[in-house]
Amino acid sequence: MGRPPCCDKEGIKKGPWTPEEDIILVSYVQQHGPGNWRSVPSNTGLLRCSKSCRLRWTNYLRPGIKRGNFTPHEEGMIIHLQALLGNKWAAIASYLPKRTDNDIKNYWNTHLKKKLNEFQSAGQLQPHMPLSSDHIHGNAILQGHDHHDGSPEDEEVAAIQISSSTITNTSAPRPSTYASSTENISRLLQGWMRSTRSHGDDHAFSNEEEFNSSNDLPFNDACSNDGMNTNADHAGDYNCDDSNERKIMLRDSNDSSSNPPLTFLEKWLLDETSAQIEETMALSHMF
DNA sequence: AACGGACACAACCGCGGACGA
DNA sequence: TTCGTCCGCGGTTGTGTCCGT
Repeated sequence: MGRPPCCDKEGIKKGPWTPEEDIILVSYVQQHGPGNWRSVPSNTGLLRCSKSCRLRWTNYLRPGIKRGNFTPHEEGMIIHLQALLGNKWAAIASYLPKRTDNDIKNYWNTHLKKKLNEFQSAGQLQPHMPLSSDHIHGNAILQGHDHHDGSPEDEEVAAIQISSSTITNTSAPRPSTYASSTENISRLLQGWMRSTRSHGDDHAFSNEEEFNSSNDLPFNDACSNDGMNTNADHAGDYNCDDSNERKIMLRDSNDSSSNPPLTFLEKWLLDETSAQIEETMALSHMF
């Protein structure tokens, strides 16, 4: 059955989004909630395909997104999770509040992968320890995350070292253009929210937290927490789409005979490992 | 100052899964 | 069960900016 092409219609705009388009999209999502992307272009008049609208929302306009300046903790988690899960960026993103899969993917491709390659080529990682192999972390870590032999070749240590070297190479933020400026979006949204509130719009919010947490949001209604999100800090950062994805991922994970439930991993990654990483990071700065 | 390669990141593309008719 | 549609994911590309020569 051939799939109908999505974005090859005449008059469909491509390329960077303009502030006006962003405002239109945010306004629409706030009123109707994320989802039903197919109807977004026709209902808003945006000359964008549905996928483009969804991508713009999930990767850029969605409230609560944090951009740039990955913390050492986040770097360590990405490295761990990439080794654990492979290039499952959406799954990795579910463990990094406020980060999008696209952001993580880009960061991995542009920063972390390069560092890992340099490390491997420098012989600091053994050739028989492919970083993306499931069995490394899938066994060594999952069967007991404290099961380290303490050798300098330990891949986790290497990952942390890489993370550390990345931090030291972190360059100053680029001058912002529109497409990469969160501040611009924030200003746009704040201005728009003020204008809608002044008109008595019940769906206008004074700040991001209110936007996130408000029960007035349509998509919150269809997105009740079923208890799968055990980490409250995480749960509050995800909209309906994310929660559903997390449920799916957790279900898939539970189906796996080789992996423990991700709730366990979640707890471990967020608590103990992060502490270990940060401790090791602190130590690594001493050398 | 001009140029070109490197880099970073937003956005696009194509595929596959989920779901309803 | 099959088909059609929608959505999400991962890989890739396009483009703007930086930086060295």
